[in-house]
Amino acid sequence: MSNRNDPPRQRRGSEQITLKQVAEVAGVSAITASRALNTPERVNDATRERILEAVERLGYVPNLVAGSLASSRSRFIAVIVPSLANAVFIEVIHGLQETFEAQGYQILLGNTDYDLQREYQLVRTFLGWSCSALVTAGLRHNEACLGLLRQWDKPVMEVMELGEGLDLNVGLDHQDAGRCMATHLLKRGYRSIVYVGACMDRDYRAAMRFAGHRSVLEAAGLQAPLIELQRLGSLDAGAEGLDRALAELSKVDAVHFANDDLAVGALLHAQRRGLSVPEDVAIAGFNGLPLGQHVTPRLTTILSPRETMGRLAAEQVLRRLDRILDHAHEPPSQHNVGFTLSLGEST
Amino acid sequence: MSNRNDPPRQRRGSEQITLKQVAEVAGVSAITASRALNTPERVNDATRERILEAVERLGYVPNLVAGSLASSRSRFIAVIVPSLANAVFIEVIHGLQETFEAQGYQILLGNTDYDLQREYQLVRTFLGWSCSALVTAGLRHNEACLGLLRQWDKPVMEVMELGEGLDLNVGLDHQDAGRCMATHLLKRGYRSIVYVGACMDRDYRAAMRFAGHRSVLEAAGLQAPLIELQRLGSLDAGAEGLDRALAELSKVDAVHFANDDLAVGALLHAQRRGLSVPEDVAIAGFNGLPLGQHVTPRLTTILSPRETMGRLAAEQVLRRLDRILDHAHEPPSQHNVGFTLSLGEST
DNA sequence: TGCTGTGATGTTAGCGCTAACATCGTTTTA
DNA sequence: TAAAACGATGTTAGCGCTAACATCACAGCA
Repeated sequence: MSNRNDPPRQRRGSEQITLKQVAEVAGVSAITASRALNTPERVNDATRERILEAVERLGYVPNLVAGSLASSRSRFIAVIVPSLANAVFIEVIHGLQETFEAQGYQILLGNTDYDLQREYQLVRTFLGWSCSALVTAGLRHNEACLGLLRQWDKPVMEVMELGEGLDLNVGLDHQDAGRCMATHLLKRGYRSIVYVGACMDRDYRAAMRFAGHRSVLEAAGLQAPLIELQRLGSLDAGAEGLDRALAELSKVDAVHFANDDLAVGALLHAQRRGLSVPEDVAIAGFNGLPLGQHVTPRLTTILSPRETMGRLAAEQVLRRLDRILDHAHEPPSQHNVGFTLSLGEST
Repeated sequence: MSNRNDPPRQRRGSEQITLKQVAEVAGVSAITASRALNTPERVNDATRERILEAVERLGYVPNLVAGSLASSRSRFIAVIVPSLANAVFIEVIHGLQETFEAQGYQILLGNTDYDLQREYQLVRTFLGWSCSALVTAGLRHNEACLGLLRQWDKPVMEVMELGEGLDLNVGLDHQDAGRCMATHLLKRGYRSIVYVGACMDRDYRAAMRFAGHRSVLEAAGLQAPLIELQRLGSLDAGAEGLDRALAELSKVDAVHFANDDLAVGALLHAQRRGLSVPEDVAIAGFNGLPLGQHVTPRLTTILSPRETMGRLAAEQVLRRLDRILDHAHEPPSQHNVGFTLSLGEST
């Protein structure tokens, strides 16, 4: 049994300045100091000034971990993307980051490398950080992950693709995008059109675009051959894709690539091979990366509003977070950001 | 005064499963459950199994916020970069992320947009999260930031450039890189060489490369004209840079760009303008982005080991963290990752 | 036999902060 | 003029977890 006369246990803690010390210096209680920093309007001007002065003088840095535990909410937003190698996700993250940081939220970034099991683990970790909301790329998750997210009571935003999701959704219709480009190619008079994708089992949105592409070609009574590369999209892979398309199939007149990285890689490779685009072979992409507009001929592609998608997603989440404070309930929502066919001279 | 017979206050908390509940189900105390999850080797096999079963059954997700507060350390690594738009930083981040995540650390990513005041604020926030270490791009910080970091007792890693830093340092010598390219251009016989940079007051590493470049040209008795663009590096900016270099200066025979984005932008623009590279004008870059090897002619550039730099930086930080556990003290260190001159046909 | 060491588990007391409720003087309202 | 409302601040009790110390059974040893 411990006795009240026992010496106190050895302290741990990080020997940092605490709010209590700030409060002492300012001659107020800890809670008033807390209020001065978090809800300044609830504190008398003179008092607040004294407290802020003490903060400055002591070099106080708030312990956000303690604050989050006490209030059971952090100002974290979990963001989960399948890859950092792809400029597309970087731009979405950028849009998210700008919008969230302006409101004092910090992004917790996770990278799944296109692995749903990894996604589940990231979600678990992130929930453990009491995130205020979670943004994830895509509508596909494994069962364990779905289970966690369904019973979680904070906003979940699924971006990149459009559809029935868990809660909030901002994206575009990839099948439609595939149809759009295929229709364009047909209208231009191409008849022997190959689709080239990379790791489409993982990048399933590319597979959705192919599905749209195929439906249009088949409706026109044409075949829709597919070449699938065993590595993720890159300029190199695009070069390989073009070579294979031309080698494995006869009289190909157009290649529809799953993304701009592949398409530009192919276009530059065509230059090296001395093929003229689009006379010898037409090339189309998807995403609308700036690079595609700098090559000659300019790439025909589908422009997706990536940064806008990020910004919009963040805004929707922020609005939802406000509503939660008001104890209002909101239904799930979907928002189609659409896309634009960007015509270059490559088709 | 409150009385011991008063009803208990209303609970807050997030109604999540807690470790205590897991422990109850498993018939042990909370600390044993904690040990089963964090230091499994200190718990009897049978007991541990019972606990893990309870974790599974209840769908327990550890509250990392509480854990961090109690132990006054999180498994966060703060990573601060000046931009996400630049592929260079993305690759460094990738290297860091892979290495840290493998050891169970989570990256907290901050973006300063090349603003040192913003860096200070991010550092403040991140210290508030009890990060285990901090990785930041560059050796320049403002006074407030330096003050915070100097009195902080955890590893600080400065990457990208080489030099006397706060603690750990992994990078390359940018002046040397500038000298290397200038020497190469001279050796090739170019005599009227322009340097084109973008926002070099912010991207001061580009300014360091220019300093190296200039020293070589001046030592050879040549002028070292500089054109500075008012926007950050991009393909567009590179095109503008080339136009201005050719318009504002007479008989330019080579342009040394501050980075590959600019250089490739210029190279593609030269194609559009019908200029032949390197006959009409030679073009050189810095970074060694894959794109530079796909254009025709291939770009002469300086290859910096970006992902390696990230991985190496992470490894050094991890080693230091291990040593701290052993209460060993380590001196500051510097590590030069070097660079390679990558010869294309553009010079 | 008693002593020490060891492995497994438990008890206690916080980590630093904030939600909930309490207090009190002043102002507004019926 | 009493009652209610309000604004500013304080008191108390945790948030969920883990460090430090405590306990206990049992093994090893002289």
